[in-house]
Amino acid sequence: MGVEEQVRNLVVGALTDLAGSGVLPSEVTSATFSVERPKRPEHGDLATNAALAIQKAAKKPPREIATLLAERLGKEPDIRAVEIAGPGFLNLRLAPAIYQRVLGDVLAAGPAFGRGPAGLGERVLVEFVSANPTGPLLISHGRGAILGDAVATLLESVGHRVTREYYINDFGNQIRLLAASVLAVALGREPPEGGYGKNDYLEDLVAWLQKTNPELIADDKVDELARVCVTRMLDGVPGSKALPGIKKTLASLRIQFDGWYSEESLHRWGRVGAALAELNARGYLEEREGALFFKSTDEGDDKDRVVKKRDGYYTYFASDIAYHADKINRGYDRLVNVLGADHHGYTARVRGALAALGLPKERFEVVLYQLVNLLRDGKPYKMGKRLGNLVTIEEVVDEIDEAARRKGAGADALRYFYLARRSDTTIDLDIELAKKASMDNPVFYLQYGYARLCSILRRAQEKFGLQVPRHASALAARLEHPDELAILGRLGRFPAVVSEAAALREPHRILFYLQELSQDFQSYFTRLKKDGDTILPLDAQMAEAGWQEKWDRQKSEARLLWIESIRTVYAAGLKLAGITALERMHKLEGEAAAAETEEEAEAS
RNA sequence: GCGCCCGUAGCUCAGCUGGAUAGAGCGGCGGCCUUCUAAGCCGCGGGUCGCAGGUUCGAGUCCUGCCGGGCGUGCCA
Repeated sequence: MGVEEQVRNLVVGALTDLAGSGVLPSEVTSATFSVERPKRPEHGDLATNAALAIQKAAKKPPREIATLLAERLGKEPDIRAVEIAGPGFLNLRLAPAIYQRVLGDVLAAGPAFGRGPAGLGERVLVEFVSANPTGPLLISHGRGAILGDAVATLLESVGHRVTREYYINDFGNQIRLLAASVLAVALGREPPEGGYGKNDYLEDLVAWLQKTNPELIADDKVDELARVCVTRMLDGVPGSKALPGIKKTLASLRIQFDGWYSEESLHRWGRVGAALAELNARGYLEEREGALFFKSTDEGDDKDRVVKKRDGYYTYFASDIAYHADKINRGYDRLVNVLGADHHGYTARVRGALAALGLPKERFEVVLYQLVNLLRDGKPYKMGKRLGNLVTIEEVVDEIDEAARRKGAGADALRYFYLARRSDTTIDLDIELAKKASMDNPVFYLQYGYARLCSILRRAQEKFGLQVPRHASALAARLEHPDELAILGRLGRFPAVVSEAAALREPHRILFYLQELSQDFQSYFTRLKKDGDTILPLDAQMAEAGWQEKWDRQKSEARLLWIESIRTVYAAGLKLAGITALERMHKLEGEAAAAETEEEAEAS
């Protein structure tokens, strides 16, 4: 239990007592109030506004309530001092025991610290990326990919059963255009109207097709060709740098999907027709000017939407209706779609469609992220698949890997970059900076902090044979340094941070938490050295005679336990972000850096 | 025009669902390595929280109206 939570319970207890003895009316026990760390240390370890928050229910002036509460709370052994401040804040100074208790919680839970009970939550389908399979994934797709994956991970960590799904738009205009463009390249024709001009990946694709399926090109079989092209977009063309394949690119970012759902299959199995028939039966369809409209305005949308065009083709939205109905029918309690801001109009439409079909629309939810503006040397950099200038994820990741001399560094940097911001702020991404900035990317700060913790534990093991026990211990009482207690306080807050981040679908909270944790520890570590204190005896001290008598072994052991608890939470946070927990990092000559070994923060 | 998102330090961004004197990183200036990792630590400088009202004990946070930027408002996906 976190320190705030423990204190909250004490305050609730005090209120219950006061209500029980008739000093305050019983309504005060149901009031909500805050328990938080004051910004200024003079205001104590924690402060609560309870007296202010319950003033209406208590029918007494806040200072008077505060006095009553202060008197009771002052008797608690976990509270050293209570002070009434300002209009009626209670400033509390806490006993070390309340912090030390967190240590046992962390060590007992291990990697599961902060996680909810597995499998008890909702069945959630997180759909993300779903980029058209008409080219390689671009750096701008990375935000949705990484955000979606992190949101899914967060939901899992609080106990939901999550499925990650990619919806493949393998039907309709874009795909036909792709096939027509491929043919144009293969046969040396002009690209089709609105199609894709000759480029690296189309050439690689054509070369592959000419080797493996020459008949598709020779016979002008557009539909069959389109299907083969989609497969190649997903799986890649062997040996092609320009077309590594969407699945492989996602894997390089450590993203695995559980399902790949084909739009084309919705049509093939008649689900689109069935969904529209159902809408029609319910009176939601109307023909106007030769096109078929879904009257989404009846369900709160801004305007009606076309589902079947005048040319007889279904719109993508028609498939989407069938797709989301299918998600509900597959038994999901919640449908989370991670979408770029350019799709924000989509929410009302899909909800309207679900409602019209008599399905529970409140299960549908959108996590919106703002778009990524690409810059090059500070200037806007036009992007889009139709232009020749594509910046692929592959390219950026490879370049950072190389600069950092570690496979995975690029994924770490990119994941950090995208996750360390709220999803609703627009990001400016300078391509040159993104590639070069790998060295001062803040992700290395996080990884370095973790490596330092590991390094201390390693030294304890190697030089002193000290193995850190993974359970609570009476040694916790030996932790007295204010920084040590403060960090325990922060560790205790981790579960709340995780559940909040999950509830709000805001992974950036995890990264900021880690940043602060890292800062706390590294600051402590340097200060300790400056004060001449150590966690373990240093080599120089061990060279002196009688060092063993002077060594407070218990204190070292207590601090190792403490470091292990920090490492545990740290690893859990990195794991949530999908960032590699490096056990060692060494600065190399010059600017380059590399890791010698690495370890995935393992959750088992 | 209408709808959604954003506006906080020179730059990039946090601000824990309304709390006390608004924070971090980068950049600038100045310090700290013969010892547990200097990819680090400490200090200094830097702000009318876009503007104006409102709600209340209390507003960066909630409400309204403006201003500025992004996106949407296609029988494109």
